[in-house]
Amino acid sequence: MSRTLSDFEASQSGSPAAGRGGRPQRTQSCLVTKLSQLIDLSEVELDSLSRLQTEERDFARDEVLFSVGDHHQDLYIVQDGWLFNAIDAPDGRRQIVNIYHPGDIIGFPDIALSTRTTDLVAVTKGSICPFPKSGLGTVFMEAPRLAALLLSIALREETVLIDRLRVFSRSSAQARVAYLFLELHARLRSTTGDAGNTLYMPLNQHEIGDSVGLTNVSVSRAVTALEERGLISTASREVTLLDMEELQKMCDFEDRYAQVVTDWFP
Amino acid sequence: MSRTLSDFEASQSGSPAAGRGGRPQRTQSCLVTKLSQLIDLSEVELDSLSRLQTEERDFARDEVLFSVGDHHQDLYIVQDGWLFNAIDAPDGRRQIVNIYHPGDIIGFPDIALSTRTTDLVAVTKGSICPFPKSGLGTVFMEAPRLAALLLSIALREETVLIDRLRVFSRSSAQARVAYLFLELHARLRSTTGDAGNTLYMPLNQHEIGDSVGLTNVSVSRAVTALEERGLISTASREVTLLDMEELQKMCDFEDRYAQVVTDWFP
DNA sequence: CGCAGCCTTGAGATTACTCAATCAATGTGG
DNA sequence: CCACATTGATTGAGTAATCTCAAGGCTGCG
Repeated sequence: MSRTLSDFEASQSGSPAAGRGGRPQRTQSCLVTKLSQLIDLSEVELDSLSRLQTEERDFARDEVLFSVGDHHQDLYIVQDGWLFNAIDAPDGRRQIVNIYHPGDIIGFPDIALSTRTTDLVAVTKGSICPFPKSGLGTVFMEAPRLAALLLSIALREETVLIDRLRVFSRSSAQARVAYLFLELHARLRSTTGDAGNTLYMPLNQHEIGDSVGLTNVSVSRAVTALEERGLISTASREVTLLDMEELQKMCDFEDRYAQVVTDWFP
Repeated sequence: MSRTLSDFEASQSGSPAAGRGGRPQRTQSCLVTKLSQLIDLSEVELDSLSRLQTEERDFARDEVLFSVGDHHQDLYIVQDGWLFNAIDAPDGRRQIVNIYHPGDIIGFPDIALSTRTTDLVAVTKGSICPFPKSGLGTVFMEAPRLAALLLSIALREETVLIDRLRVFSRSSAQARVAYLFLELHARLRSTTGDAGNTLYMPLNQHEIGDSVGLTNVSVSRAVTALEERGLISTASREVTLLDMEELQKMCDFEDRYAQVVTDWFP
């Protein structure tokens, strides 16, 4: 049921073309799609990226793709599906660090360390594109503007973490939950371009609690309270944000996904 | 104009007081000092950095060096003194995001955005070296290995933030305070090389609370409890870590400052 | 000596947690 | 198509932790 990355990497190095359930090779790598949204890529840059292209990998719902302590060779770009990475605390609780959607880069912070610092778990089925860590060196040599873009992406992630640190260390349960919904909404909108206020929410309340540092019980009460205040409404696997202004106010939310500044790029 | 590695080494060994107390040679950029601790710099790289050198700036205790919303042109490298950056919450409380010591880079996450996301406040008097944001582009063009190092530093910062998110969203007051002391200890040790277990602590308990998401009252109680348990002892402006093992266990601390992996560097 | 900033301590209020039971939704097999 | 199992969500009651408000003590400095 749950396969680890080590299995995957072993099978990859053994017979690269024999990935099970492998989809047809895309003519365009996931990373190119991702980065093209942010800057226009030159021929040289496209060429540099295309050489890093690796076969994509499918994953099943609830699959654990890697675990804390695993040695790693790759970054991943999400092609399809939702995933999150998490750390288990000694007391049995769990902190969900980041929730990933199509277009997101997974495992960036780990490349400065020798082993994984989080588990990667699939929320839905989907697929990811591996991107060899060693290929980063090539990008830095051949495509400095791409390298700068990667730094920008890492720095934006950091800003988001700072925002979250502020919210989660001080705010009420309702504000934390509101923040999570707003952040997911902003991220999904930035990648899908969808402007609606309803978002798909495959996480259950226990997982929401793991994300924002609450128990499932407290999440339930917070969601109910937000509904009663008329700020959100929930369906089976969906959340609708009814009063964006009030929601943003109550958790001091700022959208960091709207822009990436490139003025200092080479 | 161009500085050689031997010049560099000579100036290093020639000014033994170049650590915390004294002021290093002005001819030596702060950033070179910082980065040299992590990798050996080539002549080209030193040359690329030396052109970015700007005059350093002194600051006074409690001075606010920049504020949320300011437009920015520079990163800063701390030359001397302690600072922190913080965000004021609408309810009047404050979140201290990061505490900076000599050798640290300030303002990195902001360069992906157009304005500052935090205030920068001096804890003690000291000085910083501005490093023009536009110079980053040059580094990415001319010195890809330096660029990769900068990315690594940003990614390490991100890992530290993830650790903190985990601790501050779930742990008890005692664990939060213990974590702060351990992190400061690890950082100071990594830059000064000091192996002692006593650390200088210019922050008052209100500021400690702003760092870890507690009130000054709770900080006082947590510190007292840690002392009664024999885990730490405090003097006027100093904290001594008496039982590192137990402290690390209670807050699940990991030292991220011990290593930077460079195996993928160009 | 007296002031100001900081730390400590107490008591009650608030908030989220734990434990436990129940309800609702979803999926499965007969 | 329905009975049943499973998972997830809700609700209640009591507990534990931190917060707020407030008073008092300590320390360094003019």
